Amino acid sequence: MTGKPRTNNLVERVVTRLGADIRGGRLGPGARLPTEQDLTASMRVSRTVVREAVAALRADGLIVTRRGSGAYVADPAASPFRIAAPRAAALGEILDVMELRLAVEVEAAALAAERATRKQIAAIRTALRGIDRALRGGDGAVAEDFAFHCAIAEATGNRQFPRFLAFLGNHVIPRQSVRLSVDTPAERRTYLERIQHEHGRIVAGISAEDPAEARRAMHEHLTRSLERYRSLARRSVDD
Amino acid sequence: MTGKPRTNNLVERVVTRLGADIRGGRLGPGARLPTEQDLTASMRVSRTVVREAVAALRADGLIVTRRGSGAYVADPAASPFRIAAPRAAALGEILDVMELRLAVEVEAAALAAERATRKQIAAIRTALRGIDRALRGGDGAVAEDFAFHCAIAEATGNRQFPRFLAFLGNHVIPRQSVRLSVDTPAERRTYLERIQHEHGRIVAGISAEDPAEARRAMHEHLTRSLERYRSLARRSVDD
DNA sequence: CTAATAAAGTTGTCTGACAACTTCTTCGAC
DNA sequence: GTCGAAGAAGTTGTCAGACAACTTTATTAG
Repeated sequence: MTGKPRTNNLVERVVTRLGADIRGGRLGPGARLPTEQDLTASMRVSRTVVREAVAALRADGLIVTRRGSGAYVADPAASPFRIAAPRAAALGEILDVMELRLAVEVEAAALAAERATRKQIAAIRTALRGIDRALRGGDGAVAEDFAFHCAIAEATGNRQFPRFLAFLGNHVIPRQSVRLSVDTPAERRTYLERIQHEHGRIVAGISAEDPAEARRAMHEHLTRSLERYRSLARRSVDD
Repeated sequence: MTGKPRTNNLVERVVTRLGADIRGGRLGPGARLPTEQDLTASMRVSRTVVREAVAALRADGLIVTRRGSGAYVADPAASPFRIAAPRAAALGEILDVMELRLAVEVEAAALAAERATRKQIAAIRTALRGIDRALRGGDGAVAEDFAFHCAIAEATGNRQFPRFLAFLGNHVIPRQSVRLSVDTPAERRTYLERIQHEHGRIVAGISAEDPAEARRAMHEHLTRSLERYRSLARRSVDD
């Protein structure tokens, strides 16, 4: 099974080998990797190659290195999702990613309706009240809105959902999420109230353990949000 | 703005700098990076450091290197999504990721129903026939099944969907996807026929431009698939 | 037994060199 | 003048050795 190397690139070979050891579970989280010296000996390559391979694995979040100590397998929880941050942030690209987010969140709402514990539902309600409070304070409630969606993702019981959302929240929706394109205070107020109404409907669906309703509510909520972005995109492409 | 280095790690500094140039759009796709020699000079570090930084960026999919030619900014389309492949492949983790996949694919089906061009629908139909052909040949049709789902993702017109799927397809469903836990030929035949029937219903929904039906069909299809995995997981945790 | 010190081990960085490959330049044949 | 081949220059890939910075372990004095 050793076979001929498929690639001429030595670094890649080392990366493949070490990566397989880690992903395959032969090296568990926290385990210490062989020293660079051992690797140069066992794989018959120079230390340069080993170090570049280590640099690559570190970039992938698979390992961490500690000077004077060694290289260790990183905690899997630390880097589950890695989405290359949208580059040069073309607005169209962002919209595409948001659509993906919609897909995930809609299903998250349904799963939350099926599986949420009492505690998780309480957390969602708390997040909803947090938005209320921020709105009353005249704030945009961007962070609170995000926390609300995260609470729902948590309630799926599937850790991949909150991870996915956490990443997107940090990278694709950095500046604005709720407040947008609404100018007059009256308009703004109406707008925010409707958002909260939508949020309430989502929570109701989840609380009632009604996946279909939760799904529908979340879908409408995010579709409207996306539509607002889209119209904004058509009007002006500012930054 | 030069300031003191925030980190003692030289490699990280170079990675941050180059990464910012790329993500910030100062270096567009296909653009050639400065040579290693230039970088050692301009950043005042050894070639070792530069090379490790380059290795890291390459691991992140931001650049590609060509021996004798130089390093170039990678096409963003090539590596948008990077999900650390499920490590040590805990079956539960795989199920979680599959659930995420379900979320994405369900919405993909709906979007495809809304937006698919005639050509894209034809491609989906071709993929479906491809499964048929493979099944008649007594094959498991794993690759063909995956191609079918990819065709639907393509038909969303949103490039993020096929990318997401392409990644998951390569890393989380490597060995098996359709054939599973069915033993007797008769059982197997019935099972595969039902799968194809489900596929047909999805295609019908998309062709009819009926997002709701496409969504429903895809949801049922993947839910059943997931359920089979789940029961398999309960029974035996082999590898 | 404890704490300070020394020693060994490990990663981080630098330097120099050569091989392998690509790209550009030059020059000759036609 | 055009085309093609040979050569030169430039660039990445790999190797080797060395020292610095830091961590861990072992040793020793109290």
